[in-house]
Amino acid sequence: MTTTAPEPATRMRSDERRASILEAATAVFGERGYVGTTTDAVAKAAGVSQPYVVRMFGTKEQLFLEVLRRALDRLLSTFREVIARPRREGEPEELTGRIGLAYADLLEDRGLLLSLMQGFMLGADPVIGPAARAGFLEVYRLVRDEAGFSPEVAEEFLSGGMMLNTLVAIRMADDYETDPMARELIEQCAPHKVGMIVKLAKRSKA
Amino acid sequence: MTTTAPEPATRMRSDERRASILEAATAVFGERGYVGTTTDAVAKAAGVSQPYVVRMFGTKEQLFLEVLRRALDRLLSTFREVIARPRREGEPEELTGRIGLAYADLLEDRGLLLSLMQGFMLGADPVIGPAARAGFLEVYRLVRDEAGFSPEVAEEFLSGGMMLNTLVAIRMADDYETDPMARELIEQCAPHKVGMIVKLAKRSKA
DNA sequence: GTCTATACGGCGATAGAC
DNA sequence: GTCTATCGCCGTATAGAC
Repeated sequence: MTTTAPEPATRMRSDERRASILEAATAVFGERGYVGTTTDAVAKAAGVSQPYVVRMFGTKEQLFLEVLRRALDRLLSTFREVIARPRREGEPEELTGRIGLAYADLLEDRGLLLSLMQGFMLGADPVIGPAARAGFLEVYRLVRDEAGFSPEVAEEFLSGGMMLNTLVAIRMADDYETDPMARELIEQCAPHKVGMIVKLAKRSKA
Repeated sequence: MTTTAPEPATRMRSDERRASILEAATAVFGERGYVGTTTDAVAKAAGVSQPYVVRMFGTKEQLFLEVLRRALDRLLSTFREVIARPRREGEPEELTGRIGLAYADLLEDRGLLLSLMQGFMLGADPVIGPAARAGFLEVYRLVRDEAGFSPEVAEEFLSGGMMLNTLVAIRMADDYETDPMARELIEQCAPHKVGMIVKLAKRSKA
């Protein structure tokens, strides 16, 4: 995680700054979870001061809610794009496969899927819990109604997604080279994305 | 969550006290996550003083590691028991189905599956991360070698488990009566366990 | 738009009595 | 075996200058 020191940040338009803080926050929340993330760590990652982060978003809770909203919006629009466009060369026949690939591609967006997953773990929180449930149901509704998946297919699809999230969160790729079981598991869960997952693991070790 | 006041706890043998604190800790960690849990909340749930919890387990981190170990041991022994014994009346034909049911039954053990899941989310933690990965791989190894599942079946099985964990963590059952989508999703993911999941949700609302 | 300084509360851990 | 008291750190949030 980038933890560069906050040298007097060059002036930026408020909305640009907002966007860059949100991006940094997504990475940090994804890695450390909601409670484990300090507003100071977000600030450092974004290259601004801690009070400025709070000033801009009100509270840490509000910041996390915005991170969730942004992550969800990107997920939903990515899915919709795949549904709308014709199948490309080399892509799987089935829509499940194509959306599945698009989902895994979202891993490249630092902390995006992990932040969502961290949100899912906060069901007991009186504020974040309801937002997380609503978000999850937005995704379910999309794959049911817009992608046209049956309940069975939708369940299978989402299960695979939760599995992928879990493997990334637990950093299973750290054991990819040393443990054959870890390797088999990763290759089974994300056959087309092994290279990327292992690369991401190495990136975050540094 | 039980948050009874710590009236001068009646004297207990050290190992009994240990067990009851571990049980309480499992419930609290499962609900609030590792970072979100205070040793004081665990102490209150167990009916002892906060320093006593720390005294007995050394650090909060050690306590969580013991919670994980205990949860994992119960999970593994439950699976082994199902594998060893003959199929009972009314159970599914397939071993996947029987182990799946046993897995869902573990939900009754307060916070057990959730604590594991909370551990899985801590892959970036230098101490808990490795323990969580090793634990996950113990489960994978069991379903592969002892249950005899193929990589494909094992992956499917574990994916279903991660999905169930996620639905419980996010408290999807809170929306069971009010949102038809939530209802459909829960019924699809845990067809035999809907009653239990909804009951657990009501229990934790109180 | 962005920072420095700081108040304030909470939490993990230690000391030590009973 | 268990408690009370308490220390010291850290993290969020506020005040206010530039």
